[in-house]
Amino acid sequence: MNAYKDLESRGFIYQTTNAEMSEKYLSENKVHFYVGFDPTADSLHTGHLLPIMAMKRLQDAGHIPIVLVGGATALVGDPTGKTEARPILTKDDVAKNVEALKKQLSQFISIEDDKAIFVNNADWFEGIGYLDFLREVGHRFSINKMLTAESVKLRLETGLSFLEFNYMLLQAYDFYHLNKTYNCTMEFGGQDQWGNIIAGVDLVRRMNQKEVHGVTFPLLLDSNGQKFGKTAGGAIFLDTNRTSVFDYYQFWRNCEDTDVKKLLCFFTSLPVEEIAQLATLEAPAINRAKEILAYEATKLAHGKENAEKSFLAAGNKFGFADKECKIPTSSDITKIAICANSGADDLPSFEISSIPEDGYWIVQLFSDAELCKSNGEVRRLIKGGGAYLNGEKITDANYKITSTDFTDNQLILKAGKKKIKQIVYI
RNA sequence: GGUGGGGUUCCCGAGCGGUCAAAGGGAUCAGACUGUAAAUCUGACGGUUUCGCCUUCGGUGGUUCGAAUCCGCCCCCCACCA
Repeated sequence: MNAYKDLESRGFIYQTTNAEMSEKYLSENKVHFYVGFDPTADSLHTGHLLPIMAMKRLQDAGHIPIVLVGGATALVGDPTGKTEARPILTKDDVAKNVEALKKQLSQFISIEDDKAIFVNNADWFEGIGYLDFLREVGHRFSINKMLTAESVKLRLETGLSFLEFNYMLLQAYDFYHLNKTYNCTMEFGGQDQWGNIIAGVDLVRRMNQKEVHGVTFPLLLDSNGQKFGKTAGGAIFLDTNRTSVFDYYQFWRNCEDTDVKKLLCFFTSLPVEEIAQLATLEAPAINRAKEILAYEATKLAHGKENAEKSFLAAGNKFGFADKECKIPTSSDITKIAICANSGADDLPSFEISSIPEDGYWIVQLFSDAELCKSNGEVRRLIKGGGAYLNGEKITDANYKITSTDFTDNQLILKAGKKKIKQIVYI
């Protein structure tokens, strides 16, 4: 099976400039293709994961990903999909973000043996003069046409600055530059990037007289039509300082039934046939499919060892879906030895170094451990019956924790059913 | 540059001198029901060792016993005109 068919069968392909040619490229040649990520924050989140997974699959199929981190484009800000301009980032912030993203991306995309190329568009944009750019690139763009782009149309209602309006030209120029420099012949991106991608395809044709193609991925939505990747504590990040491995695992484990199949296709490497099989599981057995999803997805982002720990920690907390491994799967989740308390130590933890003389006020501890945002929130939680100390429901908001509440200098706090923190007294 | 309309709590959006921590909706969180799912129902939703006080309605300075609400100046956004 060729790489194009592979992506197609897993649902990665939403739109292409030319399906036939795209398939031809990807099945007959070693293709240099590019995907851009704008460093607007210092961590990637689950929303970035879909293109990353696609890159990974293409790389595994022998193609060469050009991973573009948009140090220049982030300074301009992509208006696509935004109802208003985002705050303009400082150059320092962008530079920091570039480094952070590069690091995270390289966890997924192997750069050994020239199997991938990492670039930053600031490297070529910084040397270009305004007049040169206008004359060379600007004259090839029709305002009339740009105004028909979905991203621009939307913003025509609320306001679009000239800065942002230029974004399309920059992204198009990236494609031109990469085509000239690396013979990059394909660009991939999110569904919302369509306008920017075709602008690039056109520009390459005009300036380099080359035929290149673009492919977009579908937009991931949850069943409520909400953007995917947001949950309890906000967005799910790949940076473990922002989202612990356990929470990352739990994010996938808690996905909706109707999404399991889709997510397994996108975020694991299991064969499509097996996924189809897993997706037919009924009632409680479907949870096994979710465990596999969570385990595989966590393994990709944070490594096998961490994935195993999270699987065990979560399983011991909430139960395992298929302890005997009766459901067939090629995932090595079946090789993990499940024993009574394994993984118990791998819950997200919070360390305290001292207990006040009259005890550690329970409300304070919840907010210190970042289980709640404010003391008021903790009170509400307690009032609502969602706060637990070592498995016991807390009813008294004035309760003070003393050393007797600790076992081996540890205790467990729960906010709701799923947010858990282990408090370690050191 | 001119004229008109705006900037309200995470978002949308009402309020237009006290009864405003500010309607309503969305998002979110918790509880019940469940399968660590969905749907549904219930409650919460500025802060504070909580019922008293403190901080919030673009910024700033006024008027007033009292201002999100009135006035001056400034900043930003939108529409039309130039």
